[in-house]
Amino acid sequence: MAPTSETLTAERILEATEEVLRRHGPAKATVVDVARALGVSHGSVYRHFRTKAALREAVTKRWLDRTSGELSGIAAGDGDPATRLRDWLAALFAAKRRKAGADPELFATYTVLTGENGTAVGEHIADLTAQLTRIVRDGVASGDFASDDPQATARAVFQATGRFHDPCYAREWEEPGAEADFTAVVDVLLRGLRP
Amino acid sequence: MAPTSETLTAERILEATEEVLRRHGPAKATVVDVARALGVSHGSVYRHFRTKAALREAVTKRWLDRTSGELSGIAAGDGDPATRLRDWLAALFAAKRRKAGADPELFATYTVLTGENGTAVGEHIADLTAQLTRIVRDGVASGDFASDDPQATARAVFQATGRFHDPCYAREWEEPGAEADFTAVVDVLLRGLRP
DNA sequence: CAGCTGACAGATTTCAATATCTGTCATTCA
DNA sequence: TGAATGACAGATATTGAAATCTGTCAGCTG
Repeated sequence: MAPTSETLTAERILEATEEVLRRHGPAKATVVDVARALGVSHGSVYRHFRTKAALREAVTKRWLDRTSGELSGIAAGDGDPATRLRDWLAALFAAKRRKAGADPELFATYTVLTGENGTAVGEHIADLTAQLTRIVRDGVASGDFASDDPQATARAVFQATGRFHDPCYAREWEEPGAEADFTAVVDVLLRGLRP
Repeated sequence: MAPTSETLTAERILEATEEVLRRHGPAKATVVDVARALGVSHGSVYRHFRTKAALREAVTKRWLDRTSGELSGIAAGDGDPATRLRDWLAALFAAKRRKAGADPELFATYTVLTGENGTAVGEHIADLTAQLTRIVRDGVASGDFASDDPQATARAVFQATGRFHDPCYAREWEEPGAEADFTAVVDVLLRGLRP
């Protein structure tokens, strides 16, 4: 790639890294590749990220944060909590399924990255669970839900729907019954939240 | 191994294969190893199993059937359906966690084998879901549960508890909060089954 | 002087030659 | 005669030498 004259920022390195990961996949994407794509020496990349692992973690975090952002709007809404919970879970499922279906290789790449970075994933899950907790709390306040520990309940809802957002089930998201399975699980969960 | 004088049966081959898998792991266990362990030529093994894949599938099926058997007693019981459902799920979780904790390498071996054999796993899941369906049906009959499609409900319960029996979550079964997480999910599900 | 370079040591990956394995089958053995 | 053998072809796995990569740092450059 032609050396760009703009100053080298962490942001530009992250963008180039995403591109390299998209092109070469997680196994063959090297720091040297990233530097080459930016037209700089690989030593310069190490000025912004202490290690290759740190660089990959930063890319992972960016990607996960984008997903969280897509959902936060629904969680912060002010409609009927039951509908909001259902919409939120459906949006999470739809987003994951769309990404996995649209570009399976890229999705596989990010699945590898998330596997490497327990910490970033843990924070992402904490973030999503916090969004769910907000919905559950609103529901308890309005009398739509019963729960003596909204945080634990939110966690349970998140874990119970794992099959519809955890990458390890990605293969099954395109199968015929997936939508019906999702509805069946969410129906039982919503009934279980009634006072 | 010393050549045993007994006649060579599929059963003896399966036992030897399990032993070889236990010793060498899934990647390095070969048909030649199995034949050596039995003191026969590898051609003899091919008289009983058409391919290496068929042999591994038979071993997988045996292992999965053993797990199903452990649970069928609970499903066939005649106590309170809600308790039975809780006990059945707890027994499944306990069995999986015990196997994964007692011999992680062997568990990893069988995780690889199940990954290879979608068919055997599918049948195993169908078997477990049938056991669950029986409990749900009993509950509907006795008025303890509400469901207009016990089979779909059983499937939903099985999928919602995936985190506590699916091998891809094995790492997390030993973490401190696992038991509490399990209880929280099962509580919501059982509440969701009430009429 | 702040930011970048490129040479370097040790770790990791690639690649091609070599060895082993899978699955078949004509032959042997009891 | 029916079960077992072992040699064989093609596929797969192992190995070790060569190439590449990671992470550091002394020195260059604008």
